[in-house]
Amino acid sequence: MPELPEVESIRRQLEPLILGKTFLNGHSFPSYKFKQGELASGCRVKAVNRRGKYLIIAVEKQQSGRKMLKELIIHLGMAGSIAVTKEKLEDPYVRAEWELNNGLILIFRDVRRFGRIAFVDPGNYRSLPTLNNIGPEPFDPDLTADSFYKSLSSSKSQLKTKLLSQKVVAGLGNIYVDESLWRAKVNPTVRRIGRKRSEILLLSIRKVLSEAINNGGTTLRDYRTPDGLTGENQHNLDCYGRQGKPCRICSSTLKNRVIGQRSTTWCPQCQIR
DNA sequence: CGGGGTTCCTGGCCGC
DNA sequence: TGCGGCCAGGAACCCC
Repeated sequence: MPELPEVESIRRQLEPLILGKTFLNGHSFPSYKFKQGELASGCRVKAVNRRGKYLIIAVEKQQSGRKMLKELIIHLGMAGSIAVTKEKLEDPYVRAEWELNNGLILIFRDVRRFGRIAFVDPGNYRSLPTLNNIGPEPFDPDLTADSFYKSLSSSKSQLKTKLLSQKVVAGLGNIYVDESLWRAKVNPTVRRIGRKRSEILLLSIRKVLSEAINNGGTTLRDYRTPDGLTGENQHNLDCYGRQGKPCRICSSTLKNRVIGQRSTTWCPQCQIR
């Protein structure tokens, strides 16, 4: 479900709600995927950060008389959502909840259980291999046309797969990869592209993501911000989910097929191989 | 080690 | 109405 724009929208709403607050206690659904959430009990929130699609809550814990810095990491998987409520929910899909010292409750809900919660020493991401090997943030100024081109060139898989891997650039998922490739007029099955085309692709990725963030994320079904509202970027999609419909540039019928185990939509004319 | 396939989950929707 | 089959914003894991 949530890709970078959705997680960033959640982060922005969550920050003022929990910054400086203390988790009095935490409960988790009995699964190794969520169990570590309980370890955040007694922690005070120092910052609400994001890396790629991972929400990283920096906390401080009193342990044997000393202050320890820790990170509570939440990954929303395909269908995860976060809410801050006044009362506990009678909801079978709540996978973790933390009572705050202002009486409110932070809730992590995830119907499909594809999400994950980890409680780690700062920067120790060994239990989350994708985060541990994650590529640059898309808006990091150190990510340049040159470094992006080099990074793309270092792998032989199809472009679609490379962009989904999180290693070339962090935060793209199935929606925004299709949108970015469409805007850059790059075919998803191509294995290498030139310097100039990769520069256009990087610009397209940045444009697609910043628009989506400005629109509060894309709601297809589950995605909600902590206040329960949907995003609006679903009205801004040009390619994802539009198979069978006319391309907004050339009017060709958009195609769809599975590439790298993921449903992929593209324009056979604009994105010709 | 890189790349590709499989698996984890549940619910919604479509067609019969 | 009931049910099987298929699909879904992701990534960990396993096996070449």
